[in-house]
Amino acid sequence: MKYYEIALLKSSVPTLTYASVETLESGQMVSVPLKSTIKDAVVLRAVEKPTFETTEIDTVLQSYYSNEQMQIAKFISEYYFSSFSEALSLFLPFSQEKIKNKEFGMRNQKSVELTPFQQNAYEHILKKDISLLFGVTGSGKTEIFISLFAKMIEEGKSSIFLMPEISLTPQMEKRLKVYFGDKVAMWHSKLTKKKKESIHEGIKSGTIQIIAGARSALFVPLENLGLIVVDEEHDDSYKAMTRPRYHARDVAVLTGKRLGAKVLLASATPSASSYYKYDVVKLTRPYIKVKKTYSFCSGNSIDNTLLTALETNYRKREQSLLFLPTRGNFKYLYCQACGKTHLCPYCSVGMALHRKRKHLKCHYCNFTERIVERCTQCGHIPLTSERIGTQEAIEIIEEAIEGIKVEQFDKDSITTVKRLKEALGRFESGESHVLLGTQMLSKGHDYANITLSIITGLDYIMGLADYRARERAMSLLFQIAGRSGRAKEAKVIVQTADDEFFRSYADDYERFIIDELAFLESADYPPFVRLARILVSHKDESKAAKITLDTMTKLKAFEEIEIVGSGKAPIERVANKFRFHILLRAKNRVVLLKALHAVDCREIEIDMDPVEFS
DNA sequence: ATACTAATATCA
DNA sequence: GATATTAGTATG
Repeated sequence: MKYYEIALLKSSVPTLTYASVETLESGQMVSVPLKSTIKDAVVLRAVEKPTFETTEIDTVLQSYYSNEQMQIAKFISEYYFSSFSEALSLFLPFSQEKIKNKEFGMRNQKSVELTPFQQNAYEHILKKDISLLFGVTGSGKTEIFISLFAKMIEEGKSSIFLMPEISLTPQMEKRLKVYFGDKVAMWHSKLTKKKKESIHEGIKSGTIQIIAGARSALFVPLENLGLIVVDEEHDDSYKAMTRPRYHARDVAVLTGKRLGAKVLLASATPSASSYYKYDVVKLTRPYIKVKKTYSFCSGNSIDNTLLTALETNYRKREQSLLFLPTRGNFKYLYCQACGKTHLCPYCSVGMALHRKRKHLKCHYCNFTERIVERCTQCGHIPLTSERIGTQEAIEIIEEAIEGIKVEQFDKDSITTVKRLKEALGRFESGESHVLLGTQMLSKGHDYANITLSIITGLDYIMGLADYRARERAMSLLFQIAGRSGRAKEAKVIVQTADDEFFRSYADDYERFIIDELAFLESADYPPFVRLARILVSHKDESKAAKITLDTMTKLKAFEEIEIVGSGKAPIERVANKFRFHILLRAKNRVVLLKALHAVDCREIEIDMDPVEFS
């Protein structure tokens, strides 16, 4: 009889020891009896006969996890604080059946013609293991991806193409199919079991060589991986919000290193962090040269300035786009005169207005002060805190402008691909005239005929309790402005009281990133330091407070760790549970991981490199 | 995670 | 005192 340490899949149970008469390899998938049920599990390693009683492994299954998968899962479990099982459960195992007649070195791979600018970028990317493709909207990044995928196929290698929010971007699929047909498969977590199996078959037989999809596409078992592309790499939806709380972009970089695959990050508005870390390949010259005129106006509602602009455009029989930030739960104080948000003096993030308790509070460090009447920057009175929602905005516009039809384009109304296609269909046919929505507008859709883009609420984004608030606001401005004027000249109206800030960067995102990096360095934020957040959630408020306090006490033993702040989380209650948090900062990841592993327990949740602070 | 057990609340 | 609900714990 032999003994093996195994990890149960889809479970947070620590590793257990089982017995088997067979000789098993690490990574082998098995099923084992636990209590009165049968569970899938993975063999980790052979061990000596233990002192306690053991049960025998029930069945040895035909699937296995590769050494690389095991290693990456180990990293994810240690770095992102999940059990090994939870990390491994992200992956789809390989199948033991023999790979049949895999086609090698496909000669006649259809490819695209590249412009000299694209060709230049393409050649630079080929020379690097990891690079960041920085190209404005419409500069033709996709053609470069297609060329790279085609090259991989020629070399008999497979590729992964990550993009955010796959289920709502059918356009990219269509485009890829033109070049790669059945060689490309779209992957997302909501696929049916049957569809997943069929893709798995396609991979095994060697038909499918490109997997395109959201986060989870990173864990599809591809043989001979040559390339991972992470499009829209700045997008926060790459960060998983449940355990394991991994960042798909960062795991893609790690996976590339482990498997010897090339990694390409791409964005029109790259994150400051990636710009700082990786070799930048610029694709400056716009593919289609368009003229854009920016204008700025103050205000915080659908006012006459905006209505007039919308009406003028409507009368010209042209289409408009209007952006409102996602409906949030918090209000912030900002100045209508200069657009500045009232900031925490210690954290440089916006302070939240607590109406009921009549005070201002910093969500990072808990610094509290009386509500200020006067803007600390310019002295203007009064400060504003009101914001307006999507529904309300639509009503205002349709009431004010005779005959205009507004299309609602946000998470509330676009719940399925069907709804998305219908909304876009109505807009393209001219049945509706204004596309009004939230962040969703900035994600990957092409709207050919838009000649006017209105962006509101940037001041609100700027005021969020988030060290990347400026980056988020600027990225949104560029992403939304980039949606318009694909075909012809376009106007962009930015509603902000801080026009100086946005105006100064409106033509140059790179200059913004360079300045922002200087800010991040001076304020001690990533990529110059590491952040981690500890979340405590309990239905008994005093219990939650106690766990938080106990964790803090333990953390104070680690001198190299700074406790930036702690206390009630900005969203104090979710699902009837009280939420507390601790924000931590350290110079490097080693000391942070060491301290966190020392305090980790099942009562707390650790979020490494957090992107969400509510 | 989940089954099982101990502890505590609920009710006639 | 019996039963329902909840909290705690060990799982090989």
